[in-house]
Amino acid sequence: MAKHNFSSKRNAIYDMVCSTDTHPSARWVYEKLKPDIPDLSLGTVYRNIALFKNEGKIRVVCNVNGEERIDGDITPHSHFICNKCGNVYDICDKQITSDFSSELSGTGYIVESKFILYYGICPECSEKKIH
Amino acid sequence: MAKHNFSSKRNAIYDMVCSTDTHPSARWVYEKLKPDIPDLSLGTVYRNIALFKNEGKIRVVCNVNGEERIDGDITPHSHFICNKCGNVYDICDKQITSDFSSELSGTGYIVESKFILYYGICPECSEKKIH
DNA sequence: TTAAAGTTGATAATGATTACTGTTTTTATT
DNA sequence: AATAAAAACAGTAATCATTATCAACTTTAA
Repeated sequence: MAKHNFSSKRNAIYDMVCSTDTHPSARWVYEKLKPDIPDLSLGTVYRNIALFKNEGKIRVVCNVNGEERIDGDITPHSHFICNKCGNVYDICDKQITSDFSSELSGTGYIVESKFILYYGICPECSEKKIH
Repeated sequence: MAKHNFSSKRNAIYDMVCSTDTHPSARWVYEKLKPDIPDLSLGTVYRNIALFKNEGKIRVVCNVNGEERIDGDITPHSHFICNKCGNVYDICDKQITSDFSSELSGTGYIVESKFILYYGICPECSEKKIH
């Protein structure tokens, strides 16, 4: 892996990803940072997110309406995606442990990561009862 | 839901999706059918796949290299996605049952579907040992 | 300080998916 | 069968997320 220089924008992008529980898209991160960093470019956000992925510092959760959603929390946990509003929520799920590698042992598949996704209607949307 | 007329192309698309275990992309289905149906258009494949999704006749499995992969088998089962070749495999997994609705009961989340995805290296790719 | 290496903004390019439009096919009704 | 309304289609253009390019700017190590 290549060596990286210090970059204040890279730090700001990583901090933004880690300090939210919205499981943001690249564009969301860009729009949140833009007011404070007016010369930030969307390409820089994409470039650095790709970097974090390669380094294993963040993970991809899912794709909602064509947008990739990421998570700065790489500890084992599941996610709930609302079919109405598209919000992504953390689910503390005992089914996921770091020891998933044994689950497919003997099958020839080498498991590197495991994801559990629930899809449905989130509490907010079911209260609204918009049909 | 709107009423649909008979369409031989729609039938061919659905049959192709159901008769393969490759978890195909829209383009894959198009390229498989094109030799036999020379006047088939890619837009028609996308349009009908969207229809099948709305009807619940197929499901979306994941997104590999920017391409959505679908499955004509909607019975509960998990999937393994190879990080090298991008192939998607069926996993018969006892963790998934049709009764996942109770798992998040009392949390306010209404679960409509549940997916387990394993990512790693498939048997073929680990044999090849290409670095 | 300086030069090599890394980073960036702006912009163009790519590629999957969707929208549009005039034509063709299907269906329901004579 | 003839026909008119509805649905489906091919072909193409448009959209939109993401990636690539490149000249200018920063960081680093000496």
